[in-house]
Amino acid sequence: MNTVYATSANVAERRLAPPSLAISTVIFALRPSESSGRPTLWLPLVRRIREPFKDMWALPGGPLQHDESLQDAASRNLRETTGLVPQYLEQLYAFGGLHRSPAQRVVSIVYWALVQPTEAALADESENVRWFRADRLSELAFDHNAIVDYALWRLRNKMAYGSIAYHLLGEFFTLAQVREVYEAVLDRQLDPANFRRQIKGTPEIEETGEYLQGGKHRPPRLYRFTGTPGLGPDNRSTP
Amino acid sequence: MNTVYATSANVAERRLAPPSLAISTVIFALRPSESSGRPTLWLPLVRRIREPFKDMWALPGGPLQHDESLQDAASRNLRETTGLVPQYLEQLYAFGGLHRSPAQRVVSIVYWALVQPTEAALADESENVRWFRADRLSELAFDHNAIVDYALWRLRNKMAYGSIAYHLLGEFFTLAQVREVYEAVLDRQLDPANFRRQIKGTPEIEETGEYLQGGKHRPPRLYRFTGTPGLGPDNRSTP
DNA sequence: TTAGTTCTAGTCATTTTGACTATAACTAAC
DNA sequence: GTTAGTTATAGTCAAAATGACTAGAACTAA
Repeated sequence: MNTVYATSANVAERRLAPPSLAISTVIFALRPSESSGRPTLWLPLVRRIREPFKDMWALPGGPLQHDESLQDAASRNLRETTGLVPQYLEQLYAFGGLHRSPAQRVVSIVYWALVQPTEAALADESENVRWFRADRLSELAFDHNAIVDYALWRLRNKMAYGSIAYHLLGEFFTLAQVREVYEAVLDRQLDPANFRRQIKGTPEIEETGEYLQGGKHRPPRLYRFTGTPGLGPDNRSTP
Repeated sequence: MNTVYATSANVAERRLAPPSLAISTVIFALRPSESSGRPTLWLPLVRRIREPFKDMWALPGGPLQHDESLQDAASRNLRETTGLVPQYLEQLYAFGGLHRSPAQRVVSIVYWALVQPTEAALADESENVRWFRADRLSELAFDHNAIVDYALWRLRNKMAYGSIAYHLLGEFFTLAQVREVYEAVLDRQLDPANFRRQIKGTPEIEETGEYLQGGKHRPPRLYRFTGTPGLGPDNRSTP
């Protein structure tokens, strides 16, 4: 009964049906560039196994189930397709143009996630799930190129302001690693000394007694991020 | 056929039906405070004429029609309920909690608009449409208090950064008027001299040869805003 | 032991910010 | 018509933030 639109309706009926609601997610993680080895932004895409856009790459997503919140739907879908459970997940935008999908009208509420490198390394990769460099995508299904571009724009904005870079890193990190994240996302070099002064000015960054060993030079001190994601009306700060 | 969920279905059927999609809008405009006379933020609300939340005040909104984009739906609904055609309209957030509406599950994509005082003065006001001070709202229908709070938070954020204040003013304005907007939204006093220095540093503010006459003191110069709204993936900058 | 590398602290000139002063230009009261 | 009152506007000055740069510390590799 409630699946009539999805299965048996013809095109004319679908045109009059209420728009269907889908949830998609843009997932960012850092991976070393193949060429330079420096960290760059990557994201997982899934290959479409049916029309429309069969065999093209697309953002992970699916329909909203009736017993889950938008955030939960994004989280679940993310886990099912990539195995990831990101600590940072935020609503990006609702895309509802008329011709996003050829036959039926689809409104997509898109979330974006940041995952740590250790998590990203564990992510499932298969014939139909693969990671791509965020700045070198080929043509994706639907309007997903535009969505990724918008997510990148938002990421850069947030980066210039708030303390979001740490969600792309593990629990402990060096100040040089933080700087590399900024450099990867903002795509420009930053002065190490001045950057360090900035970061050390923010109270959410805590010095640990540990040092990162194993480098070919002086071992840098490890730091820890003590702030909260805290944003949007869904993720209330949980004290 | 496609109205089965809206009209004839019983509660059990609605629980399993796909969530319905609605568009709502938070509309901000400046009006003089009744007490101090200084400009403060107001917004129009509509009285609900049916259950749920019958007779309570709510944000203007309605269902999404199948032949209009999200932005168009917000714009149309806004015009129909209040007669307003705002020049600034942006997506705020998609609210999709499970129990926002008692019977049926509703996902609301909420927009927010800024209108100029001249427009706001022309807005329809009636038994079922009335303006309220944004910071002194009583209990609204659904989760609309939380939505307004979030819109206020976003407005303050944007204000601290970008050039959004001008959309609450007319085409010509004095620097003192701009400062009053900032003071109203941020809720704190600003030094007139320093504020003027800041504003004059932004290239989007253009001096006109005109002066505002009729005050009880030295007539201030009038300025004009030459920037674009330009934000979000829907409103592409139109060169 | 030395060269090479990054980490880290610090200097210094420039720019930005916040608090404040002073003058200009108008109206209203006298 | 003079003066008091008010806001507009320009400017000063110290404090804070920023950008470019120097130099020593602490490690590895040769």
